This record gives sequence, structure tokens and C-alpha cells, in this order.
Amino acid sequence: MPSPTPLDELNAEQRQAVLHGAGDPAGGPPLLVIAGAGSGKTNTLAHRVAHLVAEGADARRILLLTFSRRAAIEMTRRVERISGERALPWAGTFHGIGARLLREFAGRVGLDDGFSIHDREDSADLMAMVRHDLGLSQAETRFPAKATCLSIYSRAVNAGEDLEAVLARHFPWCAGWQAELQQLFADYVDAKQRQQVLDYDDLLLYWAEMMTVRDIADTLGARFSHVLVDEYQDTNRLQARILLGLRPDGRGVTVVGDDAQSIYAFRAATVRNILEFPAHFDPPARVVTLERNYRSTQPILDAANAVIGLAAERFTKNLWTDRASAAKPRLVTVRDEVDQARYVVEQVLANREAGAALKQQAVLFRTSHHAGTLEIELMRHNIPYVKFGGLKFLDAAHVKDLLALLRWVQNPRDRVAGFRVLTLIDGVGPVSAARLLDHLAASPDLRWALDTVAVPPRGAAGWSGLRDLLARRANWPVEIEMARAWYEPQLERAHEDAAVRKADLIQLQQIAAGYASRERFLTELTLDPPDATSDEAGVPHKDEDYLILSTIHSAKGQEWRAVYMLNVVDGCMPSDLGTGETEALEEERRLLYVGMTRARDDLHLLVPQRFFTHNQAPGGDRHVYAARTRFIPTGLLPLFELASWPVAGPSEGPRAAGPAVDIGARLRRRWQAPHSVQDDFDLASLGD
DNA sequence: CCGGAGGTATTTTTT
DNA sequence: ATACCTCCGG
Repeated sequence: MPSPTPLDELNAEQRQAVLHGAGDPAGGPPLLVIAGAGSGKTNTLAHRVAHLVAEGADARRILLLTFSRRAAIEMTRRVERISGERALPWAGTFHGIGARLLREFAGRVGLDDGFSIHDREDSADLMAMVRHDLGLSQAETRFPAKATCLSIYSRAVNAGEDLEAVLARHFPWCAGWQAELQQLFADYVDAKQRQQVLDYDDLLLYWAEMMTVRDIADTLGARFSHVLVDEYQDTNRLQARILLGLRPDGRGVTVVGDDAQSIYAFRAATVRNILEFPAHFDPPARVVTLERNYRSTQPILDAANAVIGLAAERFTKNLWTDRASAAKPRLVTVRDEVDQARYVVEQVLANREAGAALKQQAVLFRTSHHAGTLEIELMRHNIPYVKFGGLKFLDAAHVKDLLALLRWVQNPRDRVAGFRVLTLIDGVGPVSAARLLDHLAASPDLRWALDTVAVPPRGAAGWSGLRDLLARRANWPVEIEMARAWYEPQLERAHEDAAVRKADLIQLQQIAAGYASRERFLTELTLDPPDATSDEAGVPHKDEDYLILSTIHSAKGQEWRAVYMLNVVDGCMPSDLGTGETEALEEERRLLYVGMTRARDDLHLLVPQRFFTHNQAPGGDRHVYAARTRFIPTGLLPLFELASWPVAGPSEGPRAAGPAVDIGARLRRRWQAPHSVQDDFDLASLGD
């Protein structure tokens, strides 16, 4: 060979995965790649795609389904770098690709191609509207909350299960409402169709149903020569149905994943998809397992392997590496969350001194609000950070308001959007808004309806501006400027901190200008919301250095030199809520495993002895005493370096000598009547 | 009929 | 802390 090929960089198993089915224009038999954490999965998949293209496959006929859009972009970038080939047009998430195909085939499946897509909160709002119309919203009925209803519905759809089974297994406290829920969901589906609105689940559901139509299935099956799915362990039954609908015999299909990293069961993902994949075909799919880890040191892997080794079911592999190191992962006991935050700050700064940029360090946590104390501490030390997961820019009320306005212009039948916008107007409440929407819905001619609608006198001014926006459609992105102009007075009326929020909207407008059309903007923003929030100092520039804060879920697929995991404590990990069923418990264990395997050189697990819970029952204690997570029982402790922080003794300096004075008692007495203030609150006596 | 005040239940993770 | 519901004054 004259020059080394890119394949020389790969190990034997990776090469097998890349070369599988080589020479077969039909893509070869189905392939399952079990890729352990840090085993070069992304690289292997990218090489496989590049190799297919090098062998003559048409990049436009390769469908690459990833878990997030970030992953799709990363994959595309790597393929380009390896092969020099231009981008893959069909790389994206199941939801994103689904939306694209549905726009294309809308006419065939009874959809208007201008359908709008609701995010989770919009869907919940529609659920609430329907629930209200059914008379289920009075307090005394104590019907499940809108978000709960949506979760139930969503699980039934994604898992393909009966309502009864879903309620029994996952929502037993709602089982008494089965008949009402059944009715609610029927009406919900009806409302979505009338309004030409799709929720997240519909993007998969319509796609899957579309695959059962013979000639559409043929068209789509022929469009793609290869279908590759990343993170297959986190797909659900509906997604598996889509995949098999595209390629019933599995030819040209590659799925990649890791059964030990399945952490999305709450979203109806099932690890059975990946476990049952090989046997689904005849002959069974080829299985290639990548066990060599290129990321972490051996002590980190030893600890992670031990944690996952205690799982109820055996996993398909054990990771190994040749990255020896003397340093075990640290299990650090701290007094409380404040000390936990201080410890992290101290270590992060020490690591930076030693040459690890902030960006190469990450703090991981189970739920977004666990980072609160740390965020305060970081701000005090002027350490810039970016937080992934949890509350998003798009969840802010004012951003949603403006987007609702654009969505309503896009699709005037969208009642959730219309309702939200109309009730922004001073003098328009739920009743007027509903009447207005009824009027618009009843009339086939929008212009006429807009001019003839009855508006309460107080709302007239606000309405006329809206009417103009709806009736005369401006060019994109001028339109968002006009929408913002209409919205700002409403914003000022409703919010004290209008100035900050206005700045957000200007930022939103700038983002919007980057999209070709309103439809593209709305779709992409809904399916791929910007997932990072940073502190008020603003988003750091790309070239600046900043610490990563992330939920473990959002950390999937990533790696850092140093990783700090917060609250590795029973009640947080596993979360209190999920300790009932063993299935949920096992997922929490895998979550710890995923977090630990993000670390390359340095891993710190923090165990605060007590932590505050903000949302205790009234009168309840504000903090609870916590114990080390049950996933690291005593038997595993030798795999860790055990430490306490702060280190007691000399570092705190010499103790003051002399008799103990109970200042606390004096201060308490200050408020015990009757008494003399002077007697008890005598600062002079506290002196030397 | 609107909107603000006050009381009450709720509580992860995300496309 | 928040979100959602009811109550009540304009």
C-alpha cells in the first residue's frame, strides 16, 4: 500500500464493523455494533459511512438516525473529515427526519403540509384545553395534571401498549380514571387533527403508520440504500417499528448502541430493542462488540465495571484499557451541598492550574436543580460556566409568547397558540379568546373572519395590531420584527423585569434571521431547542473557556478529562421517585455508570452527608441526612480513594483558647420576653 | 368577564 | 419555589 488508509487507525473489531458487508451494493446483512463507553463508537460509525461512500454508495441515499441533532452534526463533520465527501443530507434525529418526510408526504396521509409541531408544553396545554371541555378540570375531581395525562398518553403511544397496561405498570395512582383518560385521549387526538397540529409522538407515529402503506413504504425503502441508527439502546418500540418498516429484511441496516447505557426508559425506550435485534432476522444479524476503551484510566474503568457488575441482568461486555494509572477515582464525603460546591470549585481551579482547561472538566448531576448551590459558588468565584439540560431558553414565558404568535400566523387553526396570544391582550380572557377562536375556526375565509369577529372593547387596541399581523403576511424575517413590536407593550404590562426579557427577544430575532423561512425556524427550534443555559453574565464566546455543567442525561456520548458527580447519595441517585420498581432502579444504576464513564483521567464522586430539599411538606425538615448511594456498597469501596473534605485540623488554624461561651443561647434569649435587652445582648462581654 | 390575590398540591431525566 | 385552582372586586 502506498499510503496508510484511515482504516489503519482502527482496531480489529472496529475494522470489522466498518468493513461489514463490503462489496454488497444492497448494504449487506444487518449489523449490530455493541459499543461500550469510550470504545470509539462515533469514530467507527463515521468510518463506516465514509467507507460506504468510498465504495460507491450515494451519500444522499444514506439515512443516519442519531439521538440528538448535536450527534448528527458531529457525525457529519467526522465523515466529511475522513472522506472529504460533502455533508449527509439525511442525518438527523428520528423526530427531525420524521418531520421532513411528513411534510413531503403530507398530502398522502391527510395532513396539511403547513402543520405545526407542538413541543411538550404546548401539547400539555392542548391536553388541558380538552380536559377542561370534558369537565374534568374542577379541583374536587382531582384528575391527573395535564403533564401527567400527556405522559400517560405518550407512553402508551411510544411503547405501543394498552392504556390499561400503562396505567397498571407506570401510573397506578391514576388507574381509577381509565375511562375518563380514554375519552380524553380520543378527544386530544381529534383536536390535534382538526387543528393540523402534531406533537412529538405524532412525528414517529405518523411515520410508522405511513410505513404500513404499501407504495409509500416502497418509495421510502428504495430511497435509502443504508440505514444507520446510533444509540439504539435508547429507542422505543415505535422507533423500532419505523426502522423495520423501512427495511423489513434488515439489509443495509446498522444499529449501534450499548445495553449498559440505556437511560431513557422513562421515555418508553426499551433495551429489548437492541437485545432482540440479532434474532429478529434470519439469518441473525452479525454482532460486533467493541470492548476496548480509549477514554478512561484502568482504575476508573474498574470502578465503573464494578458498579454495572452489580446490575440485575448481565451485560454483554466488560471494558478494558491499557491506560494504566495509579489514581483511583475519589469518593469524597463532604458535610453538605455548600461544602460540595466549594470542593468542586477548589478542585476545578487546581486542575486548571495543572493545565486542564475548564472546558475539559465537567460537573454532572441527576437533576438540573442539584447544581443550584454550585452555580452560586461559581459566580462568586467568577468562574464562567455553561449548563446543559434542565430549564431552557425556550421555556421562558416571554419566548414562548413570541413563538406562539409566529406559530399562530403559521397555522391559524392552532388553538393553543391562538389562545396564548389572545389572552396576552389586556381585556381578553379565556372566554373571549375561546369565542374568538371559535369564530375563526367556523369560517373558511380567514380575512373575513378576522374583520367580523367581536372583540371586547378593552381589547380592541391590542387586537387590531394582531389582526394586521395575521391578515397581511410580511416577509421572513421582517415578520418577527413586527411580531416583537406588537408583543413588547404586552410584555411591559405583564412583567416587572421586562428589560431583561426584551433582550432575550432581540436575541431570538437574531437567531430567527438565520433561517430561510418561518416554518423552518419554528420546526427546527421545536425539534432542536438550544440546550445550553448559562448564567446571567451571558453566553460565553466560543473561544472563551468555561466549565461544563450538565445533567447526566445530557452528558451522553461526551467525555472530559475531569468529571465531578454531585449528590452521589441515596435519594438523588437513585432518585427517590424511581426506587419503587426494580426496572426504574436499574436505570438509575446505569445512570451512575454513564456518568462515571465520561471521565478520562480524574473522577470525583461527591457524597454530601446532608442536603437540603426545597420542596418538603410544610412543617417538614428542610434538610435530610443522606447516605452514600446503594450502588456503591461497602464491598466496592476498595476501588475508590476515600476522602473527607474539608480536611480537619491544621488547615483551619489554631483554635481560640478559653472557656466556651454559648453565644447562640444569648441570641435566642434576645427574643424571650420579658427581659432586658442590655442584660442579655451584651456584646462587650463577648470580647477577650 | 377580566385579572389579581391567595390558597393548595406537586416534585427527574428529554426528542 | 412553582404552577394551578378558586374567589372576589371591578
